[in-house]
Amino acid sequence: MITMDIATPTPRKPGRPLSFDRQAALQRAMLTFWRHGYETTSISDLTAAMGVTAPSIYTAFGDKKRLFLEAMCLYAGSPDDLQQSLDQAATARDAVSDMLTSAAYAFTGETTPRGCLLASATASGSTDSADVQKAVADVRRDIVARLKGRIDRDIATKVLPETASATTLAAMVVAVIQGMSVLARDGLERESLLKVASCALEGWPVSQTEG
Amino acid sequence: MITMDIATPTPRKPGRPLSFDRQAALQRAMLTFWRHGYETTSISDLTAAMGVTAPSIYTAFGDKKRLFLEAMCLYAGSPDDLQQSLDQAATARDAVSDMLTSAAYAFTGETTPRGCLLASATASGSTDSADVQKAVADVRRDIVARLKGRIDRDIATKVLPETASATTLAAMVVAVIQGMSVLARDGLERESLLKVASCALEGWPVSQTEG
DNA sequence: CCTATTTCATAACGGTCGATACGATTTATC
DNA sequence: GATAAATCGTATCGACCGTTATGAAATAGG
Repeated sequence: MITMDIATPTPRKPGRPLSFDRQAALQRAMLTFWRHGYETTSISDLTAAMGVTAPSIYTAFGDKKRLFLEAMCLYAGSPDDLQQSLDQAATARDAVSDMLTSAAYAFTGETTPRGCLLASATASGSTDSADVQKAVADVRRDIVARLKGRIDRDIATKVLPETASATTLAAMVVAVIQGMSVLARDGLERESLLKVASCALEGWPVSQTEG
Repeated sequence: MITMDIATPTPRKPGRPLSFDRQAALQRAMLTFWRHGYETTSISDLTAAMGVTAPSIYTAFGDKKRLFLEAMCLYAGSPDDLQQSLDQAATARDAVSDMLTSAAYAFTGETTPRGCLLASATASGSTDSADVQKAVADVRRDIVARLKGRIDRDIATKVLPETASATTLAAMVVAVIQGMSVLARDGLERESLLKVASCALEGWPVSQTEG
């Protein structure tokens, strides 16, 4: 994860200041990677989308790899926010339902590319981008792990039956979300995607005391 | 679809014959696209994997795009075979269970790349590969459509309740399969993937007369 | 104002991309 | 053997890749 020191309110470095909005440029880069993927987005694509020349990109973000990683963090959001969202949900099922619904909306936004950046940007790539693929996989694994933790909590509190497998359920939820990304890219409309999401929840286990 | 005229038993063209096994080379190309994707596989990668020089690839397969499409057809298999498999299954649920299990095995083969070629090879790409992405999406849509047809049959014969949505169920199955590809690429082992598959089947609807 | 520091725009680097021109070589047909 | 047709290996095409050298321009601290 890339973390920012928010404590210091812009120390203002010496020298010529940036002539562009770094965050806005990062946002444009994120959208470009989202639409066209990591390796299949060229620096030329990025300069066009960001409105920034190549040397400026390199001074402001490092190289293409670091720019992507930063864009990915912007896309994925803070893991703490996910954790908080999981913790605040009444049940793991509610949290999962929210995640699936949010994904259906996010993957079919009219002002954003289709699908999920994490699912598509590094779904394939050459050998020398293996580290980037691993970084994306790590984000996914983190999501699975936190989801598993939330499900475990419901099992411990008897909200879910002891027979439920938190590991399997967490993996299945992420699989459905990443699969929804594929369908969204194929052109499936939002309503259909929402139905897929709720359909996937049909198999969610229920405690004996509830059913 | 690319179809072959099997009726003619090798008409033997005039001129110098191919010095390599075209089918074996295509197989190697398929594995390379499977592992590294369409745009992120270079002609140089293909010549190395296929053991064939670039000009020979172009004379034998056309260009990179047509080579990929042919490799994709080799990977996907004949739609008729899928249809036959669907028709021969006792129930749509059985057919889906077979598909999910087969996917779990295929995505974690020890002698093949991880995941699904259809899911990863064109998950993202530049604008000028939009037609290739569409070709892959068409294969997926064909699978969804045939799956829907099989589910509709079970609804018509009361094997599945009338309340079931064949369209949604078919889309969910494909979503799970494509999502399993992502998890397989992330390194999830076969056993876990099989559990995800059976977990996804938990929500499969049952007719009143059966339940 | 002067110096240090940083970013700016322009231009270009070596490398690789997908794709071919070319002439030699191998086959089928005559 | 002669001719036509197809593939062979070699060498290379122009375009684009990610990246950077260069010097002018803009800011901060003294």
